[in-house]
This record gives sequence, C-alpha cells and structure tokens, in this order.
Amino acid sequence: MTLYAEVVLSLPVSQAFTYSIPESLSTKALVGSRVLVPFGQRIMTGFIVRLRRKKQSSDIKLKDIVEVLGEEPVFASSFLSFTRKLSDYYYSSWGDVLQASLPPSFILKSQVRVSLTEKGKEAVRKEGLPQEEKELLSFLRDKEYSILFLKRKLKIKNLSALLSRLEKKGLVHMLRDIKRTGHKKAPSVSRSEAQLEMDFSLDSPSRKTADEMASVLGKQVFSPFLLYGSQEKRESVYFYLIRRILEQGRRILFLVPEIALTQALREQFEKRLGEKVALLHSRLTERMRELEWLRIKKGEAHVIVGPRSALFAPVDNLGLIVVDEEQDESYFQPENPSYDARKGAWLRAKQEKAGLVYGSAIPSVSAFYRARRRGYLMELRGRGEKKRVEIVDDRREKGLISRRLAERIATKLKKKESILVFLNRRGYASYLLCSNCNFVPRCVRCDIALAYHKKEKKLICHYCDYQTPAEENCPDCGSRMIRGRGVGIEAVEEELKGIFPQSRIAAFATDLKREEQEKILQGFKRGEIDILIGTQLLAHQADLPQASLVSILYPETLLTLSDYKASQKTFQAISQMMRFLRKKEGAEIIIQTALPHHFSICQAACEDYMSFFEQELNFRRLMKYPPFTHLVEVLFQGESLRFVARQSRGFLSRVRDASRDIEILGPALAPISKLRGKSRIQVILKAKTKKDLDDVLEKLLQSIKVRKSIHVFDL
DNA sequence: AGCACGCCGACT
DNA sequence: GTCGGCGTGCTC
Repeated sequence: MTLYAEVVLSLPVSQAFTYSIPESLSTKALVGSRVLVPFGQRIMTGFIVRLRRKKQSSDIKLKDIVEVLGEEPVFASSFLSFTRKLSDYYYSSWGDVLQASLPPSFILKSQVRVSLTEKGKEAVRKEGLPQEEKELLSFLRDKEYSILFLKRKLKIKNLSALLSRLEKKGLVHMLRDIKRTGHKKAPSVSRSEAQLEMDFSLDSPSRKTADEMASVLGKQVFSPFLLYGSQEKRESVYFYLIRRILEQGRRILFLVPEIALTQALREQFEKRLGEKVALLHSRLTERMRELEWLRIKKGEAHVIVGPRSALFAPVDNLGLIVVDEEQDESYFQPENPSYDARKGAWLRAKQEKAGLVYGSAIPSVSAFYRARRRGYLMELRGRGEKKRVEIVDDRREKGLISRRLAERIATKLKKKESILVFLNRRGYASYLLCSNCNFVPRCVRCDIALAYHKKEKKLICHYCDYQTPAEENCPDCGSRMIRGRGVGIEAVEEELKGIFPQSRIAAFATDLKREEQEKILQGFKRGEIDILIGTQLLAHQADLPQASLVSILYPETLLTLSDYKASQKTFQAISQMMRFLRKKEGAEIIIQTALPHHFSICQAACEDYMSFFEQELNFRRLMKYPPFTHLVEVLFQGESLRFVARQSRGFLSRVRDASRDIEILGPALAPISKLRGKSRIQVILKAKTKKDLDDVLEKLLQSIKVRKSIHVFDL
C-alpha cells in the first residue's frame, strides 16, 4: 500500500511537503527519518515528521522520496514535538531547528557538476562566441567543476542564467548528484585518566535543599527549579542531583554559557562521577561532532555538556537539564534559527517529563520573579565575605586612569601582586575626527563610525570588520586627525605604560590570534605579567586567574544602549568581573565610572542582588517590559531604505488591524541602522501574553517580502 | 533559501 | 529586434 510522508525541509517556510514513499523504502521511512527528496531542481535533506495513508488533496502530483538515510530515524517523536514547539515559539523554521540539531555532515545536498559536451568542445575551438561564454567554456576545457567553484573562480555576474543558456544550446552538461562526505579515520578520543574522587562537600542547609529537589526529581515529572546561590554551593548541589539521576538510570544535559567552560567541566564530571561524558559544540571538528553525536544517540554517554546548541543533543531517557549561569545572554541565539536555550530547556524538560534546574548567583530578573511567584526558587544561603569595593567618580579626572586607581595599582605593584583591568571596548578609540572640520571616518557599508586601532594603524568597523589604513591627516581638509571620545583598551594600555614604565603590561582582545591570547593568559598565570587589560572576552575565559586588584573602567557604556535590559547587563557584567578578585587579605576592587550613583553599578558593587532585583523589577513593571509582557522584535533588512520602510509600515498597519492587544513601538531605524550595506528598520511589538502575539503573527509574518529576522524576548 | 518565469532598457 | 537585468512567486 502506498504511504505518504510529510517532510520538513530547512527552508524559511513553515509548511511541510508531502512525498510518496516508494514500496522499496516503506520499511525504512519512519517518523523522524532523515530523507533525500527532490525539491524543485534540487535534491535536499529533509525529515519525516508524519506518515499518512491518504493524500491531503488530490490535485497535486507528489514526488517520491529518493532515499532514506541511515538505518534508524535520527529524531525521536518526543524530540520532534519539542523542536516543533520551540520553532513555533520563536517564529523560526522547524526545518532549520531540526537541521541545526544534527552534525553538519548529516546534511546532504545535490551538487551540480558542470562539464563540456562534445558540441561544447568544438565550440571552444571556433571563434565568435560572446566573451563570457568563451571564458566559461575554455575554463571547463578539461575538467568538470561545481557551480560554487566556478562562481568563486570566474567573476561572472549571472552564472546560473549563463549556464542554463549553454545547457539549452547543448554546449555544457549539468550533472546533478549528491555530495557525500568521505569518512576519514576517526581520531582517537582523549579521555582523562583521573582518579575517581568522591568528594561531596554539601553543608547541611545545602544538603536539605538538594534533598528536597531530589525527591521531586525522583517522581519523574516536569519539575523546574531556580537554584540561587554562589557558584561553589551550586556546584555541590548539581553533583548531588546528578548522582541521584544517574542512579535512576536517566541522563543529564548540562548547559553552560561558553564553549570554553565545557572541557574543564567534562574533566570534573569524569573525575568526580566516573561517568561517561560527551561534549557537543560547534568548535569540534566535523568528524568529532559526528562521533560525539553518535555516542550520545547510542546511549553511551550519560552526561552531556555543552553550550546552547547542546540543547538539541539526541539524548533519550532524559532525567535532568541544568542551565548554569542562567543570567548569561549567550543562551540567546539571534539567528538561523533564533531561539533562547533557557526557554528551550523548559520546553524540552516539559516534553520529556524531566527535571530542570536553572542556576545562578545573579539570576535574570525575569527568571527570579517567575521562580519566586510560582514557588520553585531554591536559595542556597550563606554568602562569602563581602569584597572590598570602591567606586571612583571619574568626572573630575583628567586621565583615563584616575589618581586613586593609579595609587592603588602602584601599591599592588610594589607588593608584586597581580592586577586586572576590565574595559569593554576594543581598539584605541571608538572613532577618529578631524581637528579642523570635524570629519569622522565612517564605514562604507554600515552606518557607524570606524574604530581606531592604533597598534595596527587601522580603522576598523566593529560590526562588519571592514578595515582601512588610518591616515594621520583629514582626507577633506588635510588637518590632523585626533582621537574622539570613547576610549578602548589600547589607550588604557598606553596610559598605564606611561605611568608605570617599569611594569609588565599586556592587553587581551578578540583581535589577537588564539596563540597570542593563550600566551598572554599563560604569562599572567605564571606572574610574568603584572597588569592585564581586557574586554568582556577576558572575563569569559574559564581559566583566568584571580588578581588582588580588579579594576573595572566605565561599566556605564552598556547603559547608553537603547535596550530594556541595559541595567541588568551592566549589573551582570560588573558582578562577573568582580569574581576575579582573589580571596585574600587586602584584595580590592575599584570601579571607575562617570555614573557613580546608578543603581546597577552601586548594587553590583555592594553585591546586593536583592536590591537590584527589586529596583529593576519595578522599572520593568512601570515600563511594561518582560517579565510583565512579551516582546517581539521584527528587523527588516534590505537594499533600499525606502522599500524596507514601506514594508515595515505595511506590516504594522496589518498588525494594527488584526489586534488591539498589541502595542507597537516603531517603526524606527534599528540601533545599527545600516549593516553590510543593508538598511535596517526595527519594529517592536509588545503584548501582555505570548498568545496575543501568536494569534496575529503566525499569519502575518509570512507576508513580509523582504529579509527579516524575528526575535522573541521574555526574559 | 534557490531557482525559474516574466516583463522592461541597451546592444549586435 | 535580442540579451539580460532583477522583481515575483513556487517548491510536494
């Protein structure tokens, strides 16, 4: 009997496509199978999400599935439901989500190989062909090439049109086949041979909390928790819970914000639990990723550690998902597909009837608010000693380094103690300007001033990475260029070197190569560097050693952004940097700022999360921001501002017609109003519930004809 | 997302 | 008059 399969493809359309299953594939084609299907002129990898007996409507002729890839379905049906809900929630494509869940090598596509026909070979020898045709044909003289290669090699504008013309004339032959990745030998997987350590130092209040959680988790129902407490205390609770889940024979998904944190965690798990751990992240080689994915799929790994993308690990029998450092914004993925792994973890845990533990010492206000309201907040009491923190008002200072900070640095240098300086801006200055005519060099493709990188003598666009040599004189009037406001770490480095010429100073930034970064970190670790200056990236290094003076410069830069989370981000950034203070007599933190009284800075400085929370929550309530509302940001992008503007206005009027429950902000130029030559217009929709938005957007979003990205915010 | 189809300006 | 640009719309 003929069966039909609904197949989802990685396309920006929400619908599934129906294919008929040929008799020969009927036993292999199952729900969750990875299949090859003909789609237009191409062959694509898709996923069967449903089988049916009958066609839906009789008027379309259906194509056959070409092939079922792999022996077993790649997705369990509960995984399909989970990803479906996730993509609905974020208005992103289900197919994109499914594709992102697999190692890249699992996705096969047809590749067109172009070669000359006999007639074509003759034609090359003859004269009288148009320039472009001649160029292409002689290039193909003795070998076949892929279209992609030809595109890169020859600079022909409309290659595909040219090719189809030549194919019609019978001069070239286009062979469509499936690109298969050759399997190289598996690299040996290094495993730590560390001795098992059975050290679980749970103090008695933490033990009580952990027991309470464990007894709920034992029931194998969806049970969320927000574990609020210091890193150290959280960790012991995690280990305790993980052991209990392992005893039940269930598996654990452990999410962390940064790939950099995964390796250390894996070693810890292997050491302390003796368990089979798998790592899953995008920086693994393609082959490694495939191997780890297969190990997880086969059930050989019991604990899976990774960043946000590990949310899609093929674990079955899931007992617990941990989302550590819940406040970290890197759980949000803006594009392709757009989702937030924190909400994703909720959806998956719910689907799998598993436990869910968010952990943080400084939770996002929305998470804290919800946890407290719905009664799943678990507090681990007993904070460490308060740190010594001083806020220095920068407004009366002449230099970049205040006199007070310089004095404290001098003291530490004398004692041969290490110093960290954080400043969240790369380069030397955020722009250059002409001392005479005020000309500011801007990026040609983005509507933004170019940052000045003095060491490399370059002007760099921090958004699209466009680079150009920095000229000393104004191209317009020839006067000297001077640095604008907004200093970066290079300027701080220069000034510190001027004040402390004897000391060893280094700057750590994204612009450096990986080996250089590693060298600096190692140098600082060994005490060969006295003062280390760095951006947020430095604060994200897992193995950055602590220092006895942590200086935080101008944390208020984040506050100038038009972002409802600006205060929270500032509070979190300062708190995170403060963690690098050595626990030692005389260790101190100096925050140098022009906004010494802003609550996010003061309360971070006095480590008063609760006060920050209350104040920020109040702001969110007054302004009707999450957690009291849901926001959807729709970003329209296109070549012409006119067209993009018209699209956005049209979209908004349709939203207005469709609902009175949606508040509209904009349309307005996006914060980065032009990126890589594309104009950007932003619209923000605000509603009391997500459903208010869904009711309207599910239909309307498909009618947008320009490139768009949609971001959902509820944290 | 690709890719084909279809309608208007600059060339043999 | 054709070529070839890219706007519009479909892909089971």
